[in-house]
Amino acid sequence: MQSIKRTTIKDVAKMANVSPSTVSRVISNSPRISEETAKRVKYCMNELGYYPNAIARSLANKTSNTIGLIMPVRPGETLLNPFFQEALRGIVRGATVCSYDVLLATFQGGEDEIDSMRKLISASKIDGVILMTSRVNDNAIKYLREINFPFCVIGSPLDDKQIFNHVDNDNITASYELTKHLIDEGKKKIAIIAGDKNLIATVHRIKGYEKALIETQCKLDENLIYTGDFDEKTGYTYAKYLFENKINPDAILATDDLVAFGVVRYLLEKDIKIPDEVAVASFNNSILSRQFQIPITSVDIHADTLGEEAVKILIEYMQEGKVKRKIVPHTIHIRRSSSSKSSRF
Amino acid sequence: MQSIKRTTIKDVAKMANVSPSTVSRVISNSPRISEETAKRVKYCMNELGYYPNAIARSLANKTSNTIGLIMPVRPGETLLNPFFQEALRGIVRGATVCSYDVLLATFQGGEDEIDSMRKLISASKIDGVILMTSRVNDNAIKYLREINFPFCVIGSPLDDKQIFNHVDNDNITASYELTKHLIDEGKKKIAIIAGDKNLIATVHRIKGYEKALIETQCKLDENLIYTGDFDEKTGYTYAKYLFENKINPDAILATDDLVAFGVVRYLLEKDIKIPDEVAVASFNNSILSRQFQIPITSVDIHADTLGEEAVKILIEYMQEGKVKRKIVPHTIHIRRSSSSKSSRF
DNA sequence: CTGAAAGCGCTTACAG
DNA sequence: CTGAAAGCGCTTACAG
Repeated sequence: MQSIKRTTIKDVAKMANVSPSTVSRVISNSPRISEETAKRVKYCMNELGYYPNAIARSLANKTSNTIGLIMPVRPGETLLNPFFQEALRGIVRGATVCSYDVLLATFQGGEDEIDSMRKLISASKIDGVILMTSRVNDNAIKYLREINFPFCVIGSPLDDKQIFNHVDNDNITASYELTKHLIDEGKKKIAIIAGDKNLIATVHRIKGYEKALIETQCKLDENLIYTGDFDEKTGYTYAKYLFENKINPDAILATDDLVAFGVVRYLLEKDIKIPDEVAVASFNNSILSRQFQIPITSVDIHADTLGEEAVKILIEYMQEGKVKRKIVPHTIHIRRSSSSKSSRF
Repeated sequence: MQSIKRTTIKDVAKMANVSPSTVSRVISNSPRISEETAKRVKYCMNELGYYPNAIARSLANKTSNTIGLIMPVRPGETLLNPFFQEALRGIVRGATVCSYDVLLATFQGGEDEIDSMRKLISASKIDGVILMTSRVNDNAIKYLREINFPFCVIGSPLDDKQIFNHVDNDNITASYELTKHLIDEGKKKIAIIAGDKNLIATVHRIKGYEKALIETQCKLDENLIYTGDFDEKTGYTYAKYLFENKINPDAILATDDLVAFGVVRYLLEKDIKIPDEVAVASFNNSILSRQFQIPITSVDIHADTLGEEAVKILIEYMQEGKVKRKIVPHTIHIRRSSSSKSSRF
């Protein structure tokens, strides 16, 4: 297709009457170039519309200036959940600021996440990887550590024994505060319906919930804790279970808005008053939580900031080799689902 | 960081007792290699864990096997709207099937979409581009045609005089059918509140609406047609306008679910019965349209399929140079917002 | 069917 | 401060 002759470093060199090496040094802002030469070379580059070939550059200095991201295949993880989209925005924005590009891949057939990473890494297409979640026994993390390839995860290690770059919310505290809020609203029997129990985020959110209950001397009841998936069905199913089995909580904490919708749908069907009879609170502050018939109290985890910070940490690591972690503050939005006093909503 | 010595084509050649050229030919499945040699070389590649360096390959054959995608910056275009996310999934899936990767970039500061494309193209990082929308006077399309760079747009040209690769729904027909449905429900005065009027999709959806009205001899009233943005505010504002100015339509067609939510919010506030007093229908079949207090009739445009087909068309074009267009069928979901007879919802 | 050689467009020690 | 040369890891006409 493209048969347009590219202008190369040689053309610039010829025009500026210097060697290609010099042009290369001008491009990379080498300090050992006279200002005069630099100016002349830059002028010629402009004149010729020269733009360095990133591929050639990558080959020569063994770095692609590209970050890899494996897109999850399970629709539940991306299609429905705005988290991925917002985090992605943050990642791309952060990368752009640092002059990196983002390569998006997915897997198919018999492959898994690790296969797709291996491919990109072996092919030298990427310099580092962003992992969008952290699981209890995370094979992707294990793999990347084994081959000692730069990465940063959005999420946390299970415990502090594992050390790697990561950025996360303080999910324990967020969940703790949310539970406290429900207690402050006079709720005595608070259930939690959480997402995938293999996600560290789930583990942490349950932990925060338990912490608040223990602290305020409420009972910690096994019958009030459930895990499932990040979807509406999980919420509906366990809400139904709770009431059909006469466990009858007066508040339900969901770890994702989608789960909360399922909960609310059940409550509405049964004409259970929200928040008076049962309060609901949740995570992610998606547009649904704001627009829903009954606006839902929800924690904004600032997914875009998580994404942006993850890239920054990764790039810094690639340049300086220092492992970092960063906690992004959350914001709790109190709405009608948990507080009859709630003003605007 | 990475000081692991890569195994290269030379290592394989040495082990297999052939020249690097031969190994290269085995990699690219050249037919002029004896089966025996091929087998031996493949064995050695496996043994050494060899994986071709994509960057070196790109440099040598001037093709990156990567497709570029410019992520819109305006939050309204991506953050809130699931269209982008679903289309992206389709794009990445389609690319993976064809062994392509997807490079995601955005712009910042004084740049625009075209600057970021220019960068990626000049740097030889991508072989083709997917455009996620088409506008009335689309500079991105103009630019790509000028430099004769392969691209495919999700959307349509304004008229058939412009020829380029694209995939789209038949928005005129979809809108026509939706309007007909409202007429069939007994509605006589149907308003349309559309998104950005510079988008071809908006133009087409208004056209389909008008076509249905003209055909059924309803009046075509300028006071019933509004354009704004793809957001809730637009819906709320114009719904309010329609009723405060006593235009009082008995149905409102929105061109996006977010717009529809704004409309519904206004109607609920004013205690206007849906669908009896005012019916509402919309586009995109987002999860909100299904989960909302009042489930909203909406057209599923199958954004993921649009994305997947766009990549396929683009890749075919890059290989064979044939310009193509494809129409992805839509699905209309009738729900309570427009039909009291609607069963499940 | 296979190999030697040149080349893709850069970078970077080395030498001056 | 600048240049000549080698090299990054492939591909591909050309020759045999």
